[in-house]
Amino acid sequence: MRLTLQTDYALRILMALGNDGERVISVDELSKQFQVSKNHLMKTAQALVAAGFVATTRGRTGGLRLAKPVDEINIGAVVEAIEPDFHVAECFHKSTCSFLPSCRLRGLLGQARSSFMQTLVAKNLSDILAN
Amino acid sequence: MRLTLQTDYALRILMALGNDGERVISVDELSKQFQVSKNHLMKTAQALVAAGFVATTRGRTGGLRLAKPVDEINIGAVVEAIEPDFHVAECFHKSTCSFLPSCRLRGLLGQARSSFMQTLVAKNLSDILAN
DNA sequence: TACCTATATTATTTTTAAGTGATAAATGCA
DNA sequence: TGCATTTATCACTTAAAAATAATATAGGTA
Repeated sequence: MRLTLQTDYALRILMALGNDGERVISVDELSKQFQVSKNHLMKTAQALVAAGFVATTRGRTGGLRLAKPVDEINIGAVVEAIEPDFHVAECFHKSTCSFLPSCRLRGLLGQARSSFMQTLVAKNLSDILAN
Repeated sequence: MRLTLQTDYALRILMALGNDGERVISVDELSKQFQVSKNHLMKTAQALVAAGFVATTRGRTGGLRLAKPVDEINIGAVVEAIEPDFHVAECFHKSTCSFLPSCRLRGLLGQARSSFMQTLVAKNLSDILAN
């Protein structure tokens, strides 16, 4: 059971931005903090932009900043937006299991996933920051 | 957030075995049911053997059977045994986060993972079978 | 014993995610 | 205007997981 590194980086970007007030931070600066290649981290930043969590400005004094207040960025929503998919088993996408129609695995895994997400949905970015 | 396909197959093998009483079923037969290569499913079978959930006999009349009663095979234990690792974020293994020492992401993810597992630990193989 | 069927093991290919490199486009500033 | 800095895209390489192929080993049966 794992989240992709993309999601890991996404949460760290948001934390760095949220932790530093209104300051604009460049991807380059973040990549040095996280010790990850700038281009690679850019991908994650783009995903956060596409999902509406981060706003950017180009050019010399440009960089990244949060697009919303820290108490309006929900951790569950971030994970759900960045994670490529949430399948926990092959049969999870299918409405009925082909080899054991009455099996209750699908329901159980759905329930487990739901428990996982509920824990994250209960917290906003503000809840996991330092101050 | 996903489980590996290995874990998916493992659960399906156990369900097939548990659903069919004491009957010995060959990997070949299961691979046809699941439409997966025999050799590939064999890997999963081996993992289940190593974890003590499945017993095997070789030779002409050989195959797989459950090593325990269906109500003693815990779903959470199976997932924990088969899944290669449970890291949900890079910082998850480290005791302290290097770039934000006071961040509470690690605790939150641990809590979410725990919720996920608790749902699975609450069920045995017998609970998700048909009859 | 000879042979068929099954598990067990190792090697190889394929697919996907992770990471890197190069280039274009925008923006502020001397 | 020209340059440095930054986001935005695209193409490519590397690493890891999934899947397949091939071979060895064990055991039952005629």
